[in-house]
Amino acid sequence: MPMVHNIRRQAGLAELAQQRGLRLTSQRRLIFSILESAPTHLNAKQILEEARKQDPGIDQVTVYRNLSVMKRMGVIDELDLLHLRGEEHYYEVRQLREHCHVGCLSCGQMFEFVTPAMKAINKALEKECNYKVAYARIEIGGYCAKCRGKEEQGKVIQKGKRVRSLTSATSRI
Amino acid sequence: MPMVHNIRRQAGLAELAQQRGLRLTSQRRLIFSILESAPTHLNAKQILEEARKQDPGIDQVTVYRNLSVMKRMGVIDELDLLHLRGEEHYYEVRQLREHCHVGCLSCGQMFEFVTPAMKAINKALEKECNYKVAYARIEIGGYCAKCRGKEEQGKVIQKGKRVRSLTSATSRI
DNA sequence: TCCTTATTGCAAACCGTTTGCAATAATATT
DNA sequence: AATATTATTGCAAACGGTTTGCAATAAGGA
Ligand SMILES: [Mn+2]
Ligand SMILES: [Mn+2]
Ligand SMILES: [Zn+2]
Ligand SMILES: [Zn+2]
Repeated sequence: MPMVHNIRRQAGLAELAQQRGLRLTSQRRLIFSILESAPTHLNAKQILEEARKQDPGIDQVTVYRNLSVMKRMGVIDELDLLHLRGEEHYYEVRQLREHCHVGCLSCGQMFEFVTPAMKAINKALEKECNYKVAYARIEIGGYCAKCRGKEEQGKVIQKGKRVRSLTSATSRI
Repeated sequence: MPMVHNIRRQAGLAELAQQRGLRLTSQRRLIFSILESAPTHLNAKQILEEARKQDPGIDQVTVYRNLSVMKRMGVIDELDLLHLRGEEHYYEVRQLREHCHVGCLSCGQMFEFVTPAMKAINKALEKECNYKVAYARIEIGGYCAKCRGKEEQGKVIQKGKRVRSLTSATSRI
């Protein structure tokens, strides 16, 4: 259940970091590589677990600190996923193609979705408010076709621009 | 700096709660009235402070528990405001007119914004994914005209559908 | 008015994240 | 290559927002 990550940015995180004068420690490289090859959005704990497979000595503060600098650099995005999975934050390498995150309030299934309407919001803001958008976080909760039950079962479910299913997690709301 | 609250829902929170069999305690009424007359998005602590002006004995758990049931009822929405203000959550009575929350990454100023493009996202999701949207949280970070500095000063800043300024808070990102 | 049970207040726990600090290691300088 | 500089790390402890356990209270139905 991979993310929409196929559309990759030119430079890797390591290069970007080095350009800004950050030191390339082994821990940093490791965290970068985990984020860049993540099949789904990861939270800090998951990143730590993954990192410890290769470097058992790595500490969670190192994860947090690196997430923090990368956030500040604008090369990764922090997601709440509507707090459907929990109170923690999730991270993904910033994508060239903007996408929203959609989750089913009933089964917890999450997926990414792309539509031109997203860009339209930014355009409207820039035109009507003279506001320069840097980043838009669009998180949507609703009910998937399956969960809406029997009366919908006959309908054809078009795939449309629905990108990929990501998870089915324990729902909370 | 009021919220877009002028567009009010038919029934008040108290009625809605009673309809669902919730007991109307004095504390609950108080919290409801605070939310309904809030001039801006409030976090739990602010709601508590406000409530204690009228009922000094009220406890924060009561605030949290009531926010929780109202969230579950879908009559209030929980906002992160991109965590520009802090890690806490902010709350507002659910509005009939969907709006996004936009914040300046430089000065922290937040405002609400309405555009038809928001509905377009929901429509696209429903059509292309057979997905029934219950709630969309759109939070946008960027740079306001003022903060973008001198080269923009000559330009006329249209008000557009920019609804209202809400706060200028200490920025974090 | 009594009964049932949802709701409250208090206290403590919880959990994700941050901070202080000394030890370590990446880069710049020689 | 050796050294100096200082960013980065790991450990431990703190932090802050939120949740939980439990006994006392009070709302709403009988
Ligand atoms: Mn994503
Ligand atoms: Mn959040
Ligand atoms: Zn579902
Ligand atoms: Zn600004």
